[in-house]
Amino acid sequence: MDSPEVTKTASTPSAATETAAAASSIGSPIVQESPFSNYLSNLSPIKPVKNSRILPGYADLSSPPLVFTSPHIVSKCEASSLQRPQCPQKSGPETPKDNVGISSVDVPPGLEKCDSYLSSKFNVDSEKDGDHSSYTKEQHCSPSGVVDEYLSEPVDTECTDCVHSANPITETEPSIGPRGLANLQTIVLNADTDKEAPTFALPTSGQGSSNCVLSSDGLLYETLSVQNLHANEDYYDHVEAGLDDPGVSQLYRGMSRRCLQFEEAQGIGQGSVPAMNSPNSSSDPMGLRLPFSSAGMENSKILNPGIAAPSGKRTMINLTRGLISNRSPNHNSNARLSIPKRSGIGLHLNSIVKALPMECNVNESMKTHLSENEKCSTQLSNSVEKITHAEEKMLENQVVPAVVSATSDSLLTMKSVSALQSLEPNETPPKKRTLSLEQCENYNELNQSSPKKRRKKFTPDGDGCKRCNCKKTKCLKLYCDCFAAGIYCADSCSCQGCFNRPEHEDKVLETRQLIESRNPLAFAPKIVHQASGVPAVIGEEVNRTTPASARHKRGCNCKRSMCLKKYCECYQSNVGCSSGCRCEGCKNVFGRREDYTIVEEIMSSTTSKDGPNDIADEKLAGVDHSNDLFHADSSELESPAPFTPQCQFSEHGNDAPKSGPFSTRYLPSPLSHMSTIQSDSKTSSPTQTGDSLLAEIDCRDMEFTIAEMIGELSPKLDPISGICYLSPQRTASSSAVAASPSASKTKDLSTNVPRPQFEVGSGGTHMSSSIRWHGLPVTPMPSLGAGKMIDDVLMEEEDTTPEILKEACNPIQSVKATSPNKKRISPPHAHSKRLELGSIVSGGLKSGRKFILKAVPSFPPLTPCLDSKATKLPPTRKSNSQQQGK
DNA sequence: GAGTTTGAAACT
DNA sequence: CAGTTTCAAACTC
Repeated sequence: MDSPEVTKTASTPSAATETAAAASSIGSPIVQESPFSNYLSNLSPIKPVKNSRILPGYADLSSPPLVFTSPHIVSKCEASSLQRPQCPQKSGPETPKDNVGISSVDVPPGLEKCDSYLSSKFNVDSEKDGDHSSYTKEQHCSPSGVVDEYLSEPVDTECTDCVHSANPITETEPSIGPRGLANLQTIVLNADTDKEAPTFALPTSGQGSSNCVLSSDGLLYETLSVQNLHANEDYYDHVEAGLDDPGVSQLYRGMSRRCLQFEEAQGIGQGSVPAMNSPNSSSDPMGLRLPFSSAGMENSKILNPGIAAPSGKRTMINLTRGLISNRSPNHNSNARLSIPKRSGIGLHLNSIVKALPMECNVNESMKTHLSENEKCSTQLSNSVEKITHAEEKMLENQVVPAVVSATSDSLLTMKSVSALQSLEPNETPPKKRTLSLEQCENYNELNQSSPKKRRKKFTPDGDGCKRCNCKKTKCLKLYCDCFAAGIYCADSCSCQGCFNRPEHEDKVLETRQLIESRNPLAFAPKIVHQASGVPAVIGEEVNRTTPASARHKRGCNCKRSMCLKKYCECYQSNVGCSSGCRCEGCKNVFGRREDYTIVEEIMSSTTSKDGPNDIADEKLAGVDHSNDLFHADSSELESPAPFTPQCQFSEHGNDAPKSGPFSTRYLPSPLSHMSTIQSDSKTSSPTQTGDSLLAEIDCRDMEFTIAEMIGELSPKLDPISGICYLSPQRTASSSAVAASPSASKTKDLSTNVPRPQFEVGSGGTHMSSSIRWHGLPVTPMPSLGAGKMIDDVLMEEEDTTPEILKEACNPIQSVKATSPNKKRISPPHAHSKRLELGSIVSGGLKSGRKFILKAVPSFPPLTPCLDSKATKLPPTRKSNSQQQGK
């Protein structure tokens, strides 16, 4: 906890060792254990972990549903984010050599859910550049399946053992593609597999050791050996360089801020990191400002005692020091600083990126390696490039639905780097360490709050740095962007009576804990990256900047801004709205809610038999069919109704209330149905972010599933099949709606955006329509429909993403786990059970995925989902009523 | 720069 | 859990 001490540790080699020891506690095998070191480790905020294992804390963290419920798989997709021009990419100089091998890990289907699987290795030869960069992809499915866990899981860097071995780019699991699951990419830098060369393995995968741990916070903790540090440093350097580049978006800077205080360290930024930064920080390129670990201080403590500890400043400072120390010759080669990348809430994303660098193991080699760092950096960049290319291919070929949780973000950062390169090779081919757009975005958010150094929100301010202007909250509430971001307010802030300063660290921490106690996710990064190989949601086309994958965890609740103004958190973050949003009349340029998009389709296609609601109309109007999803399938879209049939079940009875309208096979206005669906999706999505994430992750899958479901199912309304199929959906939708406790859901339902429901009976659903759905990349829909579908019916891909998916998918669980958002986790992949529709599986599915509806006993008993639905139904009514009331 | 609007956060 | 209030940012003028 004691940050100051941490600094000590960092500074001294011994400290490094100590830190390593601490890390060992985490799970680093290598860590030296000496009482002293242990002591130090305890003191030092920074825990040296060679191999960060999943911290127990993590498990805990993960466990909490609210925390990252849905692990988003880090998707390469983010690579899509690459788009973000903003993110400065480091280019060239760094690119070069690739001693470091980066491996992208494919996330196994399960992983997708879990998402956090990133295994990456960083093996860098301090002495020599890692000549060998092995580039391997591993897919880990976190067996645990719980995304949260994944998230929470710290990454062990050391585990070279882990999957990645020398094999240069290898994908352990090609499977990703088929499922469309996002592949988690992990960059492995293997210069040479040093003994200590850390590797990231996702523990969750069950494969075993993972070096990287994802914290519930979504932070990726990595333990790096000194060598790694070098690599990281290089990485950061590159990043910084990128920042320096005019081209680099402020966002990027912002990211850097939080993650690293490059400015100070390198002076890239302004370097002034007022309160937060310790004097030392200036020198530290790595200096992080992590006043808080978002998710958990706890986690951080666990994972990174040092970081977590005390005050953000200290931690920041400590980290920086640690880095410095690393560089300093003094560092013991052995000693490692494992700086867990804390994902403080705000930091998450940043943390990822930073984490890598942060996690430097301080080795003497580090010293020597400092020079090497450059090499490493170049190597890394090279490796990254490689990776990115590979990933690009992967992505292109495969849709990676995986959603990246906040933690994933970190992972993403890793990936993103590669992805970015891969994705935007053209744009910034050289920059290897470029961050993905998503990352950037995330950073932005995070940065926004980041106080001094770079809060870089992308604000109109030239800097993009934002500063708070709190007057009454003393900057101790989430109203304060700085506080919310887990950073101290900067001098530049205009806040009054600010307590969010290092001097009030205690108070800040206390407050923070209180808030977290109420809402564990309060400080979690708001934006989750979904793996998006796929163009995410409808809006994505529009999304220029944001990777489709990125989504706001909680979603927005905009009523009047149409999600076209910064009032909208989604929009502000440059991310599209998702099923988790309860916005009305969403026109988010970065991606409208699935529901809306769906609605649009419906509207367009059907031309609204029933006059869509005004809102709906507006939405429709707003939505251009050209947009994304529909575009793709424009022809299909036109087709009358993409309606999915709803099954009318006994469950309906449950649903009935809601469904009242729903009950009708076709809702008078499809839109209304749609709305319901959306709501469902939203509602259904377990509030837990993780879940939601999962749901999102699977969006495509969902699409497919839905399409399949619809197409196949609808036609097959057979009592049996039909029931099964439908029941789940309907129930899901209806139930979901009803179930969705969140008022927001109700809002959604009631209102403005009516969403079409799928009714089986209506028969309206045409195979084609279903197909369309398939085609539709729309995340929302898929999520909705899919989510519902999934929930209700267990749809599994043939591939199986087993447990994780199941878990995630577990409708009940997901549903039960009510995350604040109540997002439903769509187990798109959930494979576990399929009711085979027999032929149902539509070969036509884009993905080629086959979902078998495992017996969804259509009825209540079946899947928890169904049950949940039934149970939930009542609520939906309420919600509806409420909405109506509104 | 002041005032209004907006939606999240906090409170009840 | 839902509704209301408070808050600060975003926006408008």
